Amino acid sequence: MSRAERLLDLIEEFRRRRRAVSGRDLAQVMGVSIRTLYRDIASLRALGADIEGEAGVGYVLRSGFLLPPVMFTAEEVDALVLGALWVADKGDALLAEAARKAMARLTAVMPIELVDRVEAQYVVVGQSEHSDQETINMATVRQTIHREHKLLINYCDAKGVSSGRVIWPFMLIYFNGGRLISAWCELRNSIRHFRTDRIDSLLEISSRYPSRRHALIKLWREAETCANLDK
Amino acid sequence: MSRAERLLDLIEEFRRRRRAVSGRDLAQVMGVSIRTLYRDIASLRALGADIEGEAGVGYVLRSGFLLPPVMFTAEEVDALVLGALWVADKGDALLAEAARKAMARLTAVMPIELVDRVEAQYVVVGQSEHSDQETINMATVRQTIHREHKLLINYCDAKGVSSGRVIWPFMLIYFNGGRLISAWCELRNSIRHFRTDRIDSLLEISSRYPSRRHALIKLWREAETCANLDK
DNA sequence: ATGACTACTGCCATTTTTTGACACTCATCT
DNA sequence: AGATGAGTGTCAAAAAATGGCAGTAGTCAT
Repeated sequence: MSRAERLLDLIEEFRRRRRAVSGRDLAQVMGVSIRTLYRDIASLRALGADIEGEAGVGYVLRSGFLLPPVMFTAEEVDALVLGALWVADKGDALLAEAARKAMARLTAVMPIELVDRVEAQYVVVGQSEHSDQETINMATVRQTIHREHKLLINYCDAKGVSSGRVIWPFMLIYFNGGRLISAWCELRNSIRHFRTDRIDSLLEISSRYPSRRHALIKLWREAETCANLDK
Repeated sequence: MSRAERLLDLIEEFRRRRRAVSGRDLAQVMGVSIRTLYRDIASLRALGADIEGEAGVGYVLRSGFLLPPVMFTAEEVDALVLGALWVADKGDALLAEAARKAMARLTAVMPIELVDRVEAQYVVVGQSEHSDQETINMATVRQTIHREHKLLINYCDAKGVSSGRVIWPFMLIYFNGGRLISAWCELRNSIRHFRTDRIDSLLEISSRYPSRRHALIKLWREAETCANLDK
């Protein structure tokens, strides 16, 4: 086994492990001495790999490095393209832009034949009802969801009456016609949905909501399942 | 410069060039002799790179090999997830499956933090009208489109009357409620749309249609633009 | 504080690999 | 036929890699 091959195998081993792994373990797997293993790590670092090592803990490969190519089938490419087209059309402005960028990134690492498939533009999203555009910054909403923070919104209901609400947002629902924020509402003491185009303004509260996001999602899914069974 | 580093630089050079490049050029760029360059090529091939070399022409890296990681932002991941969810829900059965598989492939090469983002399942596609499921094999339709072949379909119109049609399919349109094939229809001598759930059966004709697919798409887009301007 | 477990570096003799130069073969295109 | 290229084997010299050893330093549990 050449050294180059061994270095690539070592990267693969890091990727397989995911958790911290000791130098001794790696040396054994690779069939080399611990001294050589340390040198291999140093070489990979010199090549740009972000490998973190902590005494008493072990090594972990922090971010992606020299990946095998993702070999999509043509149909998988079609699916990604179609999905991105839908998000670009029906998502909020920031997410729409993100979809375009994501496809550009993927296209950049594809072989030519698959690039041709992307550029053929033969899968299309059909036209549908007008999508109501919100004025709020959806990136703030996403961030608030991920930090599990409370959100203060100025909400305008169907009758045009504005009210301030403190909510715990945990999910976003995308329709052809617009977007909803699913949240626990402190005013109503239950899960409520808020149309993003009816939110005049919002403010992230730097206070973590007492329930966990995944638990609220689970609660929501159970309520949806009951609602569907009732039909 | 270590040899491992040089091999990686050589891969990068191949990726940069895209066209065939001679061994002599590469040797000069890498600062090594032509003999060493040949050995480096052999080493890369041993590592799995698909490098094609032709006397009088030069070298070309055929397919992807050891790519830099695709560094998606969190929002780009959200966009891909949401798109895949839509296709999984509203696409034909094969394309839905392809969406799931594509996301699995992408997830496998993502850093942990982004995998967490995928698994959070906090972006959701809202429920909408029932999607009419076709019985035909949509992979055959896609293949026919790409080969620019004619397609024989047994079509059932809105009144329930069946008729055989020879069409030149060039595009697929996906709605929440179903799918359409856009095609030039030999019977009507113009572009028509066919609901996939009304096609009883189909047969690819191994005969290339006389127009080019991209020209038909262009024609279709121009007609759609005129239709939109008339509103 | 101590011990176990770990990452890390320098040094050295020995082994292994790599290099460039040279000579040669073969394929494709004009 | 000639030009342009890919490709392989051999060799002496140079460079790189290896494992063992000795040492430094950090984290965690007792």
